[in-house]
Amino acid sequence: MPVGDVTLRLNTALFRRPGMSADSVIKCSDCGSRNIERDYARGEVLCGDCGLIAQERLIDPGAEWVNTEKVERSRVGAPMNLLRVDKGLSTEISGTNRDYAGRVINSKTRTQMYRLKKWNQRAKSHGTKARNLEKAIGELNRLVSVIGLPRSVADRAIAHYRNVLDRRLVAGRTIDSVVAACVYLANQELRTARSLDDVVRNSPATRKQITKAFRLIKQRLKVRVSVAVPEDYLGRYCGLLELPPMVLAECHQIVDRANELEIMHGKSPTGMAAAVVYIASRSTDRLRTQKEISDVSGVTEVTIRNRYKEIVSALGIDLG
DNA sequence: ACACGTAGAGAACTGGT
DNA sequence: ACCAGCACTCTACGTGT
Repeated sequence: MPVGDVTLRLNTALFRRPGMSADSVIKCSDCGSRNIERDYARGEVLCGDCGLIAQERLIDPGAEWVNTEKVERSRVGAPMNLLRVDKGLSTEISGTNRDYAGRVINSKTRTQMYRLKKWNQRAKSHGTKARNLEKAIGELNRLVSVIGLPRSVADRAIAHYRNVLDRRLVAGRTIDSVVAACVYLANQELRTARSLDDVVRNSPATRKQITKAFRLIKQRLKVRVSVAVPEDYLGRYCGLLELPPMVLAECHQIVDRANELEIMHGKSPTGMAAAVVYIASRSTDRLRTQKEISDVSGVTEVTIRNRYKEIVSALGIDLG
């Protein structure tokens, strides 16, 4: 029996479970909205109102147009997922002794299944490269999730990691540090406003390891990222502090004026952004304390104080 | 509880060797 | 690769409102 045949049958038989259908999610578990969207390209079911991702690795019930052979135009699995070693396209064989409908599988079939599972596993993680990638992707998924970065950043980061692995740049460095560097790089490229501190805090690798790997990867992969500016962080900080759009607008005005006077050269963009949010929150009577802003930004109160004093005196702002 | 100011420590960058 | 010098940010205080 050709291997492709086995894959097809196992996929269609073992993935399905009793009562499961593509339309099983009809209400958002978070906000209760019925405005549910299905994004088959990304394999996600998400709420059209609050954006909550309700289900990942959605199986597309539509025709499988990639498979253009006349034999069978049906779906053969979940959409591609770069976050998995095999890009999500391989077969997983369950270890239980029951089939999709809960019926007990007879011993002969079970023995056959066991052998298939064993070979499937061996075929999946062959070689040190695949094992390295497997470990890296696990860590990458964890890191991206604790930092709260979107899927797009994870996709980008893993693409970088595969590249780095292909160029044999991981050798001599810890997987964790290279993963952290890739995540940080993707974050910078996509301007998702996480500071190096956010990455360092949540990675098992040391700051030194991460920055070293980061510089190397950026250079070798020839990735060009523009330097972080305070504007990148304003939206995120205001959002976390539940400040209305008018405060954000005020922040941007202050930053624009400060940029004109060039008073922030050499200062950290996060410190600047945190200070600007503080000033804007005060001037618009939506006060957030230095402590609150420090907590969401990771910038200390002292730095917020120093920056905000500088900005206020340079721009002649009167906070009363 | 919050804001403010200060001192010393530490991390990061730069330029020199 | 190491070092010194530098500007910046941090921790840990005490003080003021």
